[in-house]
Amino acid sequence: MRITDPNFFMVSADELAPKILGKILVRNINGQLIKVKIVETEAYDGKIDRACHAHLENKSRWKAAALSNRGGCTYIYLIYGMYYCFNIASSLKGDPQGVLIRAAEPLGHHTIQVTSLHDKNKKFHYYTNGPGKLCRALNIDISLNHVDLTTSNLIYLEDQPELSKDEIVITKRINIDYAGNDKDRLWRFYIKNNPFVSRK
DNA sequence: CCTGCGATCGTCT
DNA sequence: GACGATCGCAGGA
Repeated sequence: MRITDPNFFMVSADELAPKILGKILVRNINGQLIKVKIVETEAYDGKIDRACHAHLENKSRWKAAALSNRGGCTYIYLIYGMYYCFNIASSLKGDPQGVLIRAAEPLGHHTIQVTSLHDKNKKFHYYTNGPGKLCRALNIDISLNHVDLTTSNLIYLEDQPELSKDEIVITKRINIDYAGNDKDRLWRFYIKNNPFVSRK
């Protein structure tokens, strides 16, 4: 069942991040539905978190605006000039929080296509086990910024049973050493023993 | 296992 | 002019 209730996303980022583990991310590319299972996420909170692009010290207007959207809207940005990262805004409109989708498990036929086209070593999870690679695999770019996941035909989530606590690993976030004490927040969540997670 | 580095470009200083 | 919520590769322990 597709998630169409905005209330699902209108919780704090550190609550939403583990909540969407195991959910199905659906991407419609010219009518072909690509489905992946979300296996790794990180929470960011502009009010208190120096790692967040919407923090007061980060003066990026448009990034803060995207994260300030109502929960369930997308926030997508270009990183290092060559990769996009896909986020879901959380909480209420005006509260700049969001969840970075760091990795996913490919489901179904598309997996095979990706493998045969690109992967010399036949490791078919190769293209979704990191935030940049995931966007490349799902053809996610800046044109999908500000999209409402509860109404869009291009990208949305499907519900799945909630995972139990002992199926989820909680760690510090990746590559935010510039963020001072906030780098130590335990705001990264991934599915235990899942081979598609970007890093142990 | 680990560390270092280049690619590449929109945004901010 | 500097830098980044990344990635793949090279080289050393």
